[in-house]
Amino acid sequence: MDLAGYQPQLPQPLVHRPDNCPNNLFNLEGSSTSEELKAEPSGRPDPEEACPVCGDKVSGYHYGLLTCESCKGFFKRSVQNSKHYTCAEQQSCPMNLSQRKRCPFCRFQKCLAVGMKREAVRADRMRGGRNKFGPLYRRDRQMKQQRAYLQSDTVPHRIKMETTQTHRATATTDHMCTSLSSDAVHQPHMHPSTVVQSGVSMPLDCLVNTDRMTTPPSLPCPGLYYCTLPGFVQEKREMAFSCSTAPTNYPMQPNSAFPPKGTSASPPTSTLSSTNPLSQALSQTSDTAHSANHSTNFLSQLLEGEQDESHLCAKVLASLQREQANRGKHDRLNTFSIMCKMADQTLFGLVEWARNTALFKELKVEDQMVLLQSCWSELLVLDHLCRQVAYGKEGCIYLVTGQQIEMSNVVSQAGVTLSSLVSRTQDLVSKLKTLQLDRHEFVCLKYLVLFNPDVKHVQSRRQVEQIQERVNRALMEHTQQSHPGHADKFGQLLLRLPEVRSISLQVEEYLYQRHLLGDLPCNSLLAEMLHTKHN
DNA sequence: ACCTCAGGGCCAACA
DNA sequence: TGTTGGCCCTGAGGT
Repeated sequence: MDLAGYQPQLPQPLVHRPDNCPNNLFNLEGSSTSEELKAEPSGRPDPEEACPVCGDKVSGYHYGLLTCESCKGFFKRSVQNSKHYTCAEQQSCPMNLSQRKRCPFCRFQKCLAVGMKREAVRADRMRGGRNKFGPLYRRDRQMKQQRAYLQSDTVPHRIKMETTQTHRATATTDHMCTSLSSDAVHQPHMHPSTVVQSGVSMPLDCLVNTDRMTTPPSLPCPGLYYCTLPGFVQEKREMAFSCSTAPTNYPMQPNSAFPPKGTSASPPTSTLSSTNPLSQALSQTSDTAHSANHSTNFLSQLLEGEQDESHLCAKVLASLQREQANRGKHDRLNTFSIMCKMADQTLFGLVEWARNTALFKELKVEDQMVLLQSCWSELLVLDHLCRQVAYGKEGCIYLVTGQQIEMSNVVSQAGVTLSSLVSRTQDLVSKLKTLQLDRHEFVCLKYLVLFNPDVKHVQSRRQVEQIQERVNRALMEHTQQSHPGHADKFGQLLLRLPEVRSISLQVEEYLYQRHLLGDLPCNSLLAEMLHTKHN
């Protein structure tokens, strides 16, 4: 896929769509609305931006991304001279301005992990000119420009139309994959404290003994299912790693910012009509006079549509269990397939969530379809991120099933692709944790991602825009009220969305590559979505 | 024709 | 003596 030139595609009729595939509900042809990307403004790298390898000041784009002059030189020499370093420690040396010289091994690994590209170092050593990453740099600059714009005081409280469009076109090549995001599932859900068994070391293709895994009472305790982990097989198929479920001492309410929902499913908002408070809110004109109460009520309404997490978890587990039950002992799902199934179920849940929200239902079916087709992967990534914020233990990746993967194992055993994904995703998780993202804010971000007026072929653009503005305003007011000491929280939250978008594009690209290799399970919503975009 | 900017080379400083 | 990193040169591609 040419990510550089990527644009959302017209929805295509899908041949093998499962009966329950939401796409079936959208029997339509794509509209002909077209909207080209605006030419990007020229932009220089922010001189204050930190090098992703060592934190030094960046000097420009080097070998694939913005780095400092020092790491540029180091990377160049390492590749040109085919250096083979070794680490005297545990291959996890700290990498910063003062310590970057201590361990070239870890430094070079970090270079690769963050996405520096060996292939950008010229074999012929020819000087000058441009490389093939030109479009990549341009789009990356575009994104940064948009971030800067969002930060500016001139348009403080609104996502600019160009923003998401730019993000859509922004992709940073191949250093992303999706084991994380293909399981990118849910945020606060069941009761992690009830999921025991930690630190169980197992080979890549391993059997999780659920006898040792207590599931919540409300969940159908799955039988044995083959638990292997995704993505890890991509580059090193034989390696073993440690996979664990949530620790026994996991608090019932791991993060006060994400109080677990009750087990009773929230009433769907499907019965709401155009006279409901949300609609009324939408009909209001854009101004800054909305009261705090309005905002609070609005947010409460948005929260009501949230999915029941334990229900989702049960669904995923049941689905996996069914799948394995239908297979012979020697025909178990492999790692990647299991994760795809998880992602698929989660995606179903997200589509269901969207379609049950009053705001979304007010849109034309055609618009609903193009919006979902545009943002499904972003929603998955967002879900994954919020799950990590809510439950993720330091150094672990938390799965929808309650299991945890140790990050160090992933990083040390996976190749560059996976390492960089983990690194980038964890960076984002860290930022969100620092920002103390709460449930209200997470829901708002989901809405902002979903109601994107810049999606190609959206017919009721104004309507979508109004919803986005409304959610945006609610988010702003919420952050101001709940975090009065953190004046910039709203802006900081919005600034995370471009990265979410960027990661989601990498997720799609990776999944599509696997799909082309025949690795993706057939008849999955995931495959359908990918197919639709690539047609 | 001129400008931009990313890759390469040089070399003083450093360990 | 090998490595580092700041600075400058080069030249393809964009305007």
